[in-house]
Amino acid sequence: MAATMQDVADLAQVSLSTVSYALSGKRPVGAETRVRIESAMAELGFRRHAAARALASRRTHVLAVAYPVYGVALGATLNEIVAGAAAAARAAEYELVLWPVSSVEPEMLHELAGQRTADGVVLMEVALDDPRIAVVETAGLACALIGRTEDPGDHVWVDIDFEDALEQSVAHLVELGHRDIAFINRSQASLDAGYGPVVRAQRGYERAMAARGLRPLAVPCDVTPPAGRRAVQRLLADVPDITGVIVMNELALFGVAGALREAGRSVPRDVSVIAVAVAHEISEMYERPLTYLAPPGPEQGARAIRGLLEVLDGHPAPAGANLPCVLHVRETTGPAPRH
Amino acid sequence: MAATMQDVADLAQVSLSTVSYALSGKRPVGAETRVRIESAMAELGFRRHAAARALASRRTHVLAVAYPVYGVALGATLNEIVAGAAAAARAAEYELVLWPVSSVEPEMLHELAGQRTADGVVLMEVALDDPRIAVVETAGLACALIGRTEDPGDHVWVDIDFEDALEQSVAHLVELGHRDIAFINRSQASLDAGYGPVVRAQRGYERAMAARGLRPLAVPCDVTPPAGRRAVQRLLADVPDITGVIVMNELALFGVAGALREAGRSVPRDVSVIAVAVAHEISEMYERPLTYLAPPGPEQGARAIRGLLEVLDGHPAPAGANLPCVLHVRETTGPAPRH
DNA sequence: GCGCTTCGTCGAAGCGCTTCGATGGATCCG
DNA sequence: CGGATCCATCGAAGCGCTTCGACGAAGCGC
Repeated sequence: MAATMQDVADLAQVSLSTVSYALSGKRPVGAETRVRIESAMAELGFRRHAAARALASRRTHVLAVAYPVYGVALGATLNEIVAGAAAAARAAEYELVLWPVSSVEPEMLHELAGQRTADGVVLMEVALDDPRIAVVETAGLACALIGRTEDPGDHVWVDIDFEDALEQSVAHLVELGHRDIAFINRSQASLDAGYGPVVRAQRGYERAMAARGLRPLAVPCDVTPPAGRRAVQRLLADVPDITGVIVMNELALFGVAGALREAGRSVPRDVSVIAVAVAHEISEMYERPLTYLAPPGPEQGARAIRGLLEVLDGHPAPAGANLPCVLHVRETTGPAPRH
Repeated sequence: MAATMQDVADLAQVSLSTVSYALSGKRPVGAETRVRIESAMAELGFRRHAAARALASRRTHVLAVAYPVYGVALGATLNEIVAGAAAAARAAEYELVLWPVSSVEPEMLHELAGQRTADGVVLMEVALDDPRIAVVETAGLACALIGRTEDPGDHVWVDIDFEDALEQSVAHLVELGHRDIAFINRSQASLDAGYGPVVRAQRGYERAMAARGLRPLAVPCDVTPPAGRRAVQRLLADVPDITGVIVMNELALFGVAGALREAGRSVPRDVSVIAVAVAHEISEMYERPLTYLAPPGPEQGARAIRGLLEVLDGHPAPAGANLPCVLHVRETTGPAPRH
């Protein structure tokens, strides 16, 4: 079977503990000895047995991401975060695993966390009052939030600055001369529930418009292409002179294009479209190069992991981070049409 | 800190090993003793320490799914498989974790598998000649494939019967009177690479058409909405009397709708559209109730896990399974128009 | 050149669990 | 009613690693 540390020690003619120190660097090891150990490890194809290490060191060297697998249509945005987290974990010599959990029922999390198979957990899509946090902390694991609760306290959290994102969107369109700018947000239900991103985006939009003396026109919209299509149809019926549309709704986006085309509005000649918090990969699915605000996906993941590591090292949790989206101007926004 | 088995034993006034047997059921335990142990566990909130258990039993009781997080736009189809796998694992008292890996570079897998943090691995989106299999098996882990290699040998594999799916699609349209039926497949590149699903679907389509004396018209198409749009435009330009379109391309699907509408073809009055191997959740994003062949997602995941468990229990690997898609007739297919 | 620290190494004690062999009492059968 | 059998339980030996204390050999200052 697989080689153990004792096998390596025997082959290198040193004691077991010396091999351990060579690996961890917690005590100095002679240069020549180190070489012998390293070649012995290479020869035997040695890899530390994770369970044994975890048991002895009281550290699993594993971080988990609670990954919502139920009811997620688009994976790209989530996956950017995971990719960033995986890279950060690897850099710190931790493994990253994903725990497939339902975001609503925390039992599975309890199961996984209780067994202490990870040192810390990153919670994605955190709700205002998220029961998962208590589950993770009761199990004695560190916890980091992507998004944040009503009062994140001294938890590690990383969020997107949605207010700023809407400010950027409105500013971009206003610079181009637009004044009748609508905002297609996510669903009314999430707005009613007070879900952070949706509420803060709404507020950001309203402030940005008010600051410029413009009339806000926000419409909620379910997260599906047909809903996006209907939202635009309604919008054009109510306020025909709309020239700018801001969409923060990945799936509705795909309905928006069709509805505008059908209505005979050319993009960006008649109407400019800008997408908010849409992953680059999703933006590429649009029918033409889309002007969009890219979320800081990988950075979110990386920060969450680094925060977790800080806490695990006994340092105080770093302050929560509200990261900005980055505007990419492509071809769906242009000068406002003249009347 | 967290309670250990010794704490439970002390509280229940039995020996440590008796607690272990009560938990595992590997030896009988007196009814009364069992009650004492169980209430002690409840009182202390005891949960087995996974690492200790893994070390002692040489079994981690964890199964992993190699989860492609890079370059996946739509998560729903993958997630159905994961959800099925998670349920099957839980039923067998195994935990399921996802290993976020790139499907092209197997180094991460090597890292994860080498540490023996799982007993078996499910590989998703298996290529014809997949280097990951060797990585997993060299590490001494069991391995199950979703999809299959050129010659799956006696590996555990679970695949979708794409030939049957195309036969079903053609049959459905022909029953409705269609004769000019096009097939929008996935990319030319994957066809050239001989990627199983794409090749078998192509073959299935050609056979189904040939068997009915119909002229096949298959077009490759990149996996993006705009590509789907262009594919339909080209199709209509080349063969204007097309009345049926079969699409096995989740993202292109969204371009298809727009292109047909633009071309003034009404669905299903002028053209019927049927989607192949599209998850229910994705089908719901279509602008109207879509006729589609649902892939056996959860069943695939569950079979892969059960196969893995068989192998781990020392049984021979069950025969590979080629699972059928299930036709759901909704509103995008209808009788062929009369000339 | 004497005590000091520092370096490089070793041995041994666990980490929390599973599992094997042993033990002692109850049950069974001829 | 004595030996065989079964049931319920215990103690102890690890699983493969980390880490602590110990120890000889250098290297240091004065």
